[in-house]
Amino acid sequence: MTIKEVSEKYDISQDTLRYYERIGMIPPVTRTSGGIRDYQEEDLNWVQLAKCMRSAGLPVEAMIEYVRLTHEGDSTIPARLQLLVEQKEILIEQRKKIDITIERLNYKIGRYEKAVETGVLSWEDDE
Amino acid sequence: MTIKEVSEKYDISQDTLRYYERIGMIPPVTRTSGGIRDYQEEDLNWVQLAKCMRSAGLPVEAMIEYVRLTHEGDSTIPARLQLLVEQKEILIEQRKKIDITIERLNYKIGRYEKAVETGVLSWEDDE
DNA sequence: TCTTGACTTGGAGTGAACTCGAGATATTAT
DNA sequence: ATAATATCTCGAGTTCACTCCAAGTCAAGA
Repeated sequence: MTIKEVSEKYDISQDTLRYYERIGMIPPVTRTSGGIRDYQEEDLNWVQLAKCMRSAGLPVEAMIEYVRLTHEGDSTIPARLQLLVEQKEILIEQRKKIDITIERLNYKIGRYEKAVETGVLSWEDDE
Repeated sequence: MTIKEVSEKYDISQDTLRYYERIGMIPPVTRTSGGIRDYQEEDLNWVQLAKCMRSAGLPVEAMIEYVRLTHEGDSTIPARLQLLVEQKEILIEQRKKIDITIERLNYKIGRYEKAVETGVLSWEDDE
């Protein structure tokens, strides 16, 4: 699979795909004899994982470390497990913050809706 | 309340508090006769809101627009309502991405735990 | 073979959100 | 009054995650 196809399939720019590889966020991609990237199934799995992690807001640094550990071999399995658990905890924290903010927005939205409906402004301050 | 106290109370650096005010993410803060910031209840409400929005990952631009609209007066209430609804939808989307990633991490974590327990590596590729 | 278009690398540029530093002014303690 | 500490503004610097550019290489069609 060419970089163009991967770019379209996963909606990631070609520049970003090369960038991810360059910084080690995914392992080196399979190449043709001419040096052109030719993504195999395994390469695609890495791209998918990278996209998933980034879309949730996890730092590239975490993925780089994970790829590095994977490259190091089986002895790093406990370290990889710990890394994944840590990142998961970060996401659970982040989700909590989002929930709190959604709650706050709902509260404000409710007040604005009432104001728009009735034409009455029943509050002064913006909490 | 001084900037130092606000900084400690909300765990936001003094630089960031000044920055938020400078870019219009919160309205101008009450000052003493000497020009020193003296945060009042209402100023604190804005700080809180700004912190909440940012902690969820919403862009400063959205808050700046919201503050601008609020300053414009009651005629912008429908626009403010729309802005809040849009930001809420962004958060719901983001939460969905986080949930998907947590699911994926759980899957991988489950496999790593089994590998650590049993000492057996039952897979080759990293999906 | 020649041309056209896709792909390559390395490095520089961008935008968002801070973060820091310098020099000036204000407040507090002695 | 003076020294020490806190706060002020303004502009520059930093970090993160891309994104773009230039100059060169590779591959497919006429």
